[in-house]
Amino acid sequence: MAVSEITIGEVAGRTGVAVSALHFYERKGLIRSERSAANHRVYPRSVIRRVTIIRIAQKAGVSLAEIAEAFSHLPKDRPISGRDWVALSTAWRQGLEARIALLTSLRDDLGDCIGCGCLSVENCPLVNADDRLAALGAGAHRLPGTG
Amino acid sequence: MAVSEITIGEVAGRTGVAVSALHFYERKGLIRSERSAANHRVYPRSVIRRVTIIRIAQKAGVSLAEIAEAFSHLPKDRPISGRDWVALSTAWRQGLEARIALLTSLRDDLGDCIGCGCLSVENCPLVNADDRLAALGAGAHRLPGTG
DNA sequence: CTAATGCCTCAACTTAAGTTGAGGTCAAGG
DNA sequence: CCTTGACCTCAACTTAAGTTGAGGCATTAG
Repeated sequence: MAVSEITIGEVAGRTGVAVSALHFYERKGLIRSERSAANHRVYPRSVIRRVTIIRIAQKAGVSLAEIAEAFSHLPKDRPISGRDWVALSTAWRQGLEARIALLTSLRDDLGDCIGCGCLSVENCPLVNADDRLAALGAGAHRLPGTG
Repeated sequence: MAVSEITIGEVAGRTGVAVSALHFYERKGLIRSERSAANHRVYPRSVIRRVTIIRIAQKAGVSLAEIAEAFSHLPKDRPISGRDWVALSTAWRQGLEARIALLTSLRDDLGDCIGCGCLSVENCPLVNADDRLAALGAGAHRLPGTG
């Protein structure tokens, strides 16, 4: 293995991401690897930055699918550059801002409603916050046309 | 069925929650029902408030398990009172504040790091945000050394 | 009488992001 | 020579919050 290349164990150690998760990211197309003679994965050091970026994006609420989508617009087979990072993080920061704004308005409504206790379907902003909070909706949803 | 009692379809209609979700909440112990002669679920009107509260808590990031836990401290078999709501929402609002604080500091770090692009495992606040935030516990905190 | 609703139960399926385990290879160390 | 450790593959399992479907009552409309 060339000096500048590292094993999956080293990537795991440096990034704090489990080997099984790195396998998983590879299956999802988020990272790529070469193979050694013994069929072991071999990575360029730049994969550490890539994995680091993945984790930061996840913290910001970006799904792996979205991260993969963002990565797909980058020239692959070269490390993620500072300029790439500016573009990625700028886009993700906007999503993060939006999430913060949603939660903040929910918090404010909650503050307003704690005293009133109405929880009226017609009047309560908290109850009707749905439109504004729609983006947050969690839960299992079958994709239309998937069944 | 007594005047003040309603069917599961009415609960679903009033709250916007699917019948299947109401079944699910019942299995999880979040709501309870009586049965009619035809073995249909029959609810007191107060279940609407209960379900409304469940949805608000979920929006605030509270899991169903945590909601069930909170409900378990309430006298059951009587509607959730205004005073109960104050207690519940106050507790949940704190968790919400904490989530907002986490996302906000992440956003700030992201803003700081967009220009630098270091993503260094040793130095970058963004990369290390996890450990520091985890140690802080709930509540709003300014990260030391993040300015 | 028959069809359409509305409801019932129970089991299986969905998504996301991984983890866990079984079974196998390969190189180094004692 | 044998074991340990790091790695490999592939399949199955995990959690959360439901959804979907099959098969079956009961009430109501036509």
